[in-house]
Formats: sequence, structure tokens, C-alpha cells
Amino acid sequence: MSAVKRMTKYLTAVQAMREEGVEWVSSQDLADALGLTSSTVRQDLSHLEFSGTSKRGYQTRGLEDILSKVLGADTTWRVVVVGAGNLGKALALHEEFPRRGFNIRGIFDNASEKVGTDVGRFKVRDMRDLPAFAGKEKIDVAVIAVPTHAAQQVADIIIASGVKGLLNLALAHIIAPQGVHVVDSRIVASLLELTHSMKFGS
Amino acid sequence: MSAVKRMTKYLTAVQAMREEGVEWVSSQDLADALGLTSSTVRQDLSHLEFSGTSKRGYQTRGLEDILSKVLGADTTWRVVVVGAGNLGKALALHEEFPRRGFNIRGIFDNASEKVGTDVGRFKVRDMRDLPAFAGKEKIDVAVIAVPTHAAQQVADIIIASGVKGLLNLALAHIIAPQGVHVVDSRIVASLLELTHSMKFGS
DNA sequence: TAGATTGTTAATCGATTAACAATC
DNA sequence: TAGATTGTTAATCGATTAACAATC
Repeated sequence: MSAVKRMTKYLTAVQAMREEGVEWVSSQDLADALGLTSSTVRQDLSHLEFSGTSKRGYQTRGLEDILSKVLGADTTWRVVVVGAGNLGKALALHEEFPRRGFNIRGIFDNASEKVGTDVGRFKVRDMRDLPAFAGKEKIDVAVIAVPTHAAQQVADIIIASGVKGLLNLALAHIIAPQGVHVVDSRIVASLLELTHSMKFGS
Repeated sequence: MSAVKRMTKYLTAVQAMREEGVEWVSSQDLADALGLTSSTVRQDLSHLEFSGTSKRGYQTRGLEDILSKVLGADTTWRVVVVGAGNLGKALALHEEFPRRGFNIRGIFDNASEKVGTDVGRFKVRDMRDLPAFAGKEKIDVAVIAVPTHAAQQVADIIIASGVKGLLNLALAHIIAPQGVHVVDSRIVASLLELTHSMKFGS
């Protein structure tokens, strides 16, 4: 697991602890909660502009703040969802997004029978309007929720629209130029990883 | 990226190639398509019970077959979705799942106002019925699509029901005993990774 | 044959862990 | 003070890449 992935876990863990009123947390506590070694935790956290305290550990408040900052969770990001299938529609309405600073601005599809239909408070827009919309609305991130075979083509349109961040939910691998960031969150691929480990030990 | 994650990428790439009628693929071709080095590709594929051919590369048909087998994509897996929010409902109806051998058997929630409502061809079932259902239906995998704070508690019920594979979509980290396999596919965490890399170079 | 491409060994690189002095 | 816990250095481990002989 990469350090950044662990940062997202530290953030959620420390947020949960803060809600329970915990004020200090040691590297060992975090390690136990997340299945890591305390050494890994200390290494990771030592790269932050934030220090722990001997004998007490890390203050949860400060740790949450710095992790939020490092992960961009203290900023609001303007997001579109591309693909108005079941998954795309669910994501457009997903409550966890606004709560974490991801502000959904619209949902797009290229199927004419879907364009204009309602998805919660949104109307599905035509893919052809994406470039203009992305510019006008200053879109930061596009979520790709289209079938495998359409993913690269859709990505190309998004990239040409000037959007610099892509979250790819399709099973396909996406090729993007330097300066455009792509992160995969491919649910079916994760299921295949899972069944692999179930078939052949961990 | 772990070798298994790459295997899922090889599988999709080689399936796409086969659909286009490509019969042979070299390690360099695969590397170019997936943004890897040919050396990594050869290392990965050399562990499979399948050999390439000098001067020609790997036969797409054979490669697809062995990758399917290794990833468990040649088997049918019996799956329940836990959590009937927007995301859970979308997953229960997601077409990519049955296409890849994941057979959704039911959807569960613990909110009484959701229990009994329709989600496509399913009726939402009560969480309390999960243990009996999982046993009777021989459920292999549960997909956790509940809010962060409920994730561990729901996981505990699933594990107690004898299900050995968990796909966790919640932002929380899940603790499971030996022998129970957990894979994360946390969309919001992936968005945080993305915004991190957008804020601080790649 | 000559050339392309595999499979594998060895080298490099990076990430994880262990160990421990510094510190409160 | 004594003890707990950090931050950091060094050691280990594993994953990626380079190189090249084997092969068709």
C-alpha cells in the first residue's frame, strides 16, 4: 500500500477518534487500528509538517488538520460525473462526496435517450456540452463511470476539455498525457483481486 | 501497483485485443498499452502456467484463459450487497457484475423503512436475516456499501455469517480475522489520492 | 541464417521494519 | 527521575528494471 493510501486511512481513523473525544493517539494505536507497524506509522507521519510529542503521541486535532491539508480535503473540488448508468447516477447523488469537499456540478452521458432525464436535482447533459461546461464551471475532476470499451474515448474528451483530474471507475486502463492525473477505483478489478486471494491463500 | 492488480489490467487489455481479432501480443505491446516496462510484464507473466513464444509473444487466447483462471474469473461467485443507499442499489443492478461472474443474490439494509422496498428485481432484506440467508445461499462475497461509521459493525455481522470475502467500499478500515479476505475499493479515498497528486505534482 | 522476443538472473531501487538515541 | 514514545538512521526485504543467453 502506498504512503498516500495510508494517509487516507490515518485521516479517517483520526477523525473517528476525535468524534469519540480522543485527544492523543500513539503510533502504536494507529498501527493497531489499521493493521500496520508503529514504525511505518512514524515514518509516514514524520514527513508531515507536524510533530508528535514524546510520551504522548500525536494530537488528534493537529493530525487531522495537517492530513486534510495534505490530501486536499480542506479544499472544495468541482466535479462532474460522466456516464449516467446506475453507477454514475448513484455517484452524482452520493452523500459522502459533498461531505468531503467534492462538489458535484453535473452528470453527462452521450445516449440521447438519457440526456435531459432527471437524476435527483440534476438533469443529464449531453457529452458534447462537456468542453464548454468544464471551462465555464472550472471543473477540477471528472469521474468516469462508463462501460469498459468507452472509457478511453470518454477520457480523451474530458482531457481535451481541460480537466486535470480523472477518477476512473471503468475496468479499462486509461492513458493520459503528463500533467493529467488519473487514479483508478475499479470495483470489478477489486472483486477479481478478492477472488484471487480467496482462491490462492492471501 | 501489486502484481495482482496488474493481472486484472492484463486481463482486460487482452480481452479487448481479442475482440479486435489480435492473436499474438508481445510484452512490449502490453507494456505500452498499460504504461509499464516490458520487463515487468515478462516477470509477471512468467509466474503463470503458460508460456510465450520466442519471436511472436503471447497468444491472446491462452493468456486470457490463464488470467481468467488465476483471477477466479472463470468461476461464478455468489454475492450480496450490504447497504441499500444510492451506491448499494446501483451495485445490485450493475451489469458488469454478472458479466464477470459475480452473481448478485440479494441486497440488505438495517433501516426498517428500506427493508421490503424494491431495487430492480430485488427486495431489500433485513440485516437480521443475513446469517440465515448467507448459509442457505452459500454466499461467497459481501459488498459493504454502508456509511463509514457503520462499516466495522456490518463487517462483523457478515463475518459471523461465515462469508469469507469482503469488498469494502466504505471509507473505514476493516479489521477481519485470518481466513477472511478483505479488499478495499474506497471511492472517496481514491478521490483524496487524486486531489493529493493534483496539489503536489505526481 | 538473422532477428525478434521470451524467460531468467543479477542489479537497482524503493519501501518497510528494526533499533535506538533524543526527549518530555 | 524513570518510562513511554517520538524521529531518524541503518538494515532488511521485496519489487522493478536491466541485461542477456536461449530459442524459434
